[in-house]
Amino acid sequence: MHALAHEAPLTRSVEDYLKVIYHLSSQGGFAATSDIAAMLDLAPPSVSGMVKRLSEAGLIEHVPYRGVQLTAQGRRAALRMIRRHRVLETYLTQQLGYDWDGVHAEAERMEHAVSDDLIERMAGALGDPRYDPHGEPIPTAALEIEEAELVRLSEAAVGQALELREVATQDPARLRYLAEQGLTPGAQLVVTDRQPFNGPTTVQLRGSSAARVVGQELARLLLCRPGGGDGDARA
Amino acid sequence: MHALAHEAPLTRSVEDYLKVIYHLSSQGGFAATSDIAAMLDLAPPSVSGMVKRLSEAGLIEHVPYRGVQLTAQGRRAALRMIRRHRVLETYLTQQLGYDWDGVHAEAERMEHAVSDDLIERMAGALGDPRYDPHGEPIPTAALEIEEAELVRLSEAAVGQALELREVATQDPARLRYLAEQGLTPGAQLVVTDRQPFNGPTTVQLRGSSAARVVGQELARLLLCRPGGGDGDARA
DNA sequence: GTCGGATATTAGGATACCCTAAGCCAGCAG
DNA sequence: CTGCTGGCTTAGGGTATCCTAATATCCGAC
Ligand SMILES: [Mn+2]
Ligand SMILES: [Mn+2]
Ligand SMILES: [Mn+2]
Ligand SMILES: [Mn+2]
Repeated sequence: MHALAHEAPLTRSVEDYLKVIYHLSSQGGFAATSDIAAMLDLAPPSVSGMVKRLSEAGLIEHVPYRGVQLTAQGRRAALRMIRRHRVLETYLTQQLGYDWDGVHAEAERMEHAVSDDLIERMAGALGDPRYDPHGEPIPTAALEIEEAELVRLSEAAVGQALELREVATQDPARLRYLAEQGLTPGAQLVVTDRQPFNGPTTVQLRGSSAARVVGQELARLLLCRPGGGDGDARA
Repeated sequence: MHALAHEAPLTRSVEDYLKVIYHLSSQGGFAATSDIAAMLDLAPPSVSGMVKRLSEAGLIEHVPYRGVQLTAQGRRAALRMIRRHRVLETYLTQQLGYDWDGVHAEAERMEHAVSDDLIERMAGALGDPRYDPHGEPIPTAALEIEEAELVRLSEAAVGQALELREVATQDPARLRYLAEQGLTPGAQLVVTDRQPFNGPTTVQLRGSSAARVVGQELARLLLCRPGGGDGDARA
């Protein structure tokens, strides 16, 4: 396969860039310089500079003034980091009592410092979990990742029954609020109302008598699987 | 106490320098540039440069051409890193099945990437251990460290009964060999012979009929407490 | 089809580390 | 008390990453 192998290990910066590019280009398109910069909280010229290094390293493909995409090699590196991040989040939550709103920051640093061996030991101790605490799928050790067809709660039809699968934010304040509302992965919902002009969505939560009114900003973060009739337990 | 506080977080390099300086100057003296360089596998001029930065940051005191010592602030930072390192080694060994010969490298990287919160959670999960897998004392959360009076096996008198307390190396090959020989912290020994001219020390291990012949290089690494009559279990 | 603004890149500079080569100094040998 | 020499520091560079300011490009509005 690989000819000379033994590329230098990636730096922390590079690893974070690759993860961000993965997320920004996962819908098939290009990741724009300014979007990468915003996600990493950097100035756009810093990104231009790194883009040059990453494409020289064969990790991304750069189309000037359009954006970047991962090469196969870059995608592998990104998925490896995503596995690390999500295994760490799951381990810290299940074994060390972290809350789902505080675990991201810890994993964001640790993901660059641990060995593959440690990640596999953690995954093993957890029984090879398939989802992290936010419901995001954990790539396998072979770097395959589940691609689920999920709908945003903000776009689900009124009357629709749903199972909440993923909460797509890492902001601690939002996560804390959602947990208080019982809106965590696995929750069974029925959409009972939606107000116009980007208004709130109202849902009925199974196992709770009270309704929940969710503004569009949060409803966009709640990724659901249609037809959540019976609670199927997720790993 | 501190006036403006909020010093920038220390870098990984700085943290490793401080740990090394702590170890080199723990016997009260100065840590020499060339010794620091050797421990960190760096060229001496690199150390001179870092020494300048560290003393400007108030972490060390530098006497040109003599060496450096930690300030109170530097000592605190060093002990914090040592606590992190040793808690991590203990956690990885006890909770994730690491061997005592492989755990050092993992902890050496992780110690810079985890939060104080995580360290305290790990320590709590272990019941606040006092010693790491090599028998080294773990500083408390308040950064107090036990100073034990230990003798090297290479210097113990023939006939002396000893308890092995610390194995002062992190070399995996030496650690593996010593473990095979049953020479791990807690072992009860009696010195039965020493050959002259830096020759080997022979010990009888309680609970084992065979004697162990230990060359000086290894015997110097085995730090013992005299009078190991009854096995007192260490945390 | 041209213009202007948004977006991207290039230019130029800073910081943190590391290196090799060259120069300096303290203390011991005599 | 004088030099030698090993250890230390300074000089001069290199890489990686970030920044701000200036410039270039693209594209939709007109
Ligand atoms: Mn996360
Ligand atoms: Mn990260
Ligand atoms: Mn260690
Ligand atoms: Mn370290």
